Amino acid sequence: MSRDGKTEQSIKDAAKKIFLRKGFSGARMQDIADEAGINKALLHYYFRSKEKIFDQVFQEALETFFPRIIEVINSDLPLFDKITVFVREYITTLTQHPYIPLFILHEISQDPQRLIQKLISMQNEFRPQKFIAQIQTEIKAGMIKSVSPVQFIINMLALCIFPIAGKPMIQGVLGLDEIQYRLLLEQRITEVPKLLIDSLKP
Amino acid sequence: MSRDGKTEQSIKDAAKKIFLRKGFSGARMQDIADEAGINKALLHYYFRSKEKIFDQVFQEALETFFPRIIEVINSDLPLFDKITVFVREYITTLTQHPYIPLFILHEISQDPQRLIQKLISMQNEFRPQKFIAQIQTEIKAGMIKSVSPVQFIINMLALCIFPIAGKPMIQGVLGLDEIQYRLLLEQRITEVPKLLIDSLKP
DNA sequence: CTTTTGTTTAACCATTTAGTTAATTCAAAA
DNA sequence: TTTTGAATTAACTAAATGGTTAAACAAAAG
Repeated sequence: MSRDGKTEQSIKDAAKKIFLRKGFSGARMQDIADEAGINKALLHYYFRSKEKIFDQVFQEALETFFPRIIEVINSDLPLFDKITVFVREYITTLTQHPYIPLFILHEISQDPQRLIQKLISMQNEFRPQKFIAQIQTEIKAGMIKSVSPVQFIINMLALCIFPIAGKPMIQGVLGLDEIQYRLLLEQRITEVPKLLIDSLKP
Repeated sequence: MSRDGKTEQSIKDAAKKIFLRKGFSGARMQDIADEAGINKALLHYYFRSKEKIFDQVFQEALETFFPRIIEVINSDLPLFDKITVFVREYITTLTQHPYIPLFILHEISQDPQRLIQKLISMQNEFRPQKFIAQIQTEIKAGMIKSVSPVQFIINMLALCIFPIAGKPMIQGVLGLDEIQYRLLLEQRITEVPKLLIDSLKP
């Protein structure tokens, strides 16, 4: 037997691949079975329904993603260091999982409630309160400009996520090949923190 | 008879609404027929297939979108004014059509070739060459920092598009209601140009 | 009034798709 | 070696879905 969960894992891997690329409504159970090299009935043997498999994929996509941010954002690093590390880590992670951002954005848009549920079940692990407080402290200390912390966080996320989520569009419009695009993303690892930190300097 | 293209228009409107919200694979012909208040067969009478209706919706989504940018970006405005006007116009437009960004990003991701085709058929109306040249001129004249024009354009798009495309995610994570979010977007109309222009000052 | 032409619908068809069932394979325990 | 129980499959079902057809309908043309 293929015990020790080898089959289950290969199904999960296949489901991840298909769902991340096609989304829930675009994915077919047969595609997943083919990708995993198994019979379609085996999908239902391990996971009961399309919804159930998708839920695990969505959950993992969320976990692979948000938590990696939280660690840095809730750390005790000085603000500017934190921004630099966050952007580097985040762009690197997203580059390694290029389908995740658009997948998450699209599926949350389809059903915002799903995110709310997950956030509750994860006990709001991602709550950038500490980061917001840190920004406010620096403002009061006169170390940085008086900016809206929420706006700043959105800027930071936008500058990291959009180049990955919008890659095919940007490539199409600006006519960039894969090599050019990889270079461009590498540059951003140093340029985006500079821009963000500059925007805070008084 | 409902002549003078009234029916056709109401079908297009319905299709737009459904496709923009659900995407191609998530949309059902029956949903569109119901939304338009007509029989499903009538959809095929006016448009031959799901693909054909979708194509029109995609085309219009692209047209409502890109061209509005081009006008500003290809105008003769001074650089800083251009940035200010572009961001204001773009955030305003996107706010009025909140489903468009994610729809475009998602569908291009599903089939990047579709965009390429459209760009060709639109004879590359959107080519920010003039804007890139303008930035380069300003750099040579020592008026602004030596930045990568492409990176700058990506930053500009990211800061405008992401807050709309990622609205449900941002709302969920930061716990913002509709009123707070609208206010936040209004603030960005003045804050984003400041940030972008600051990032160019030597 | 009748004919003609374009519009709209009810009913239908073929395919796709998620999910089920019953039989089979296979590894390991007895 | 036989038995047992989980893993796997082929074949199937029911519902959904995109698309078609033929008839009904409405309005303009004759």
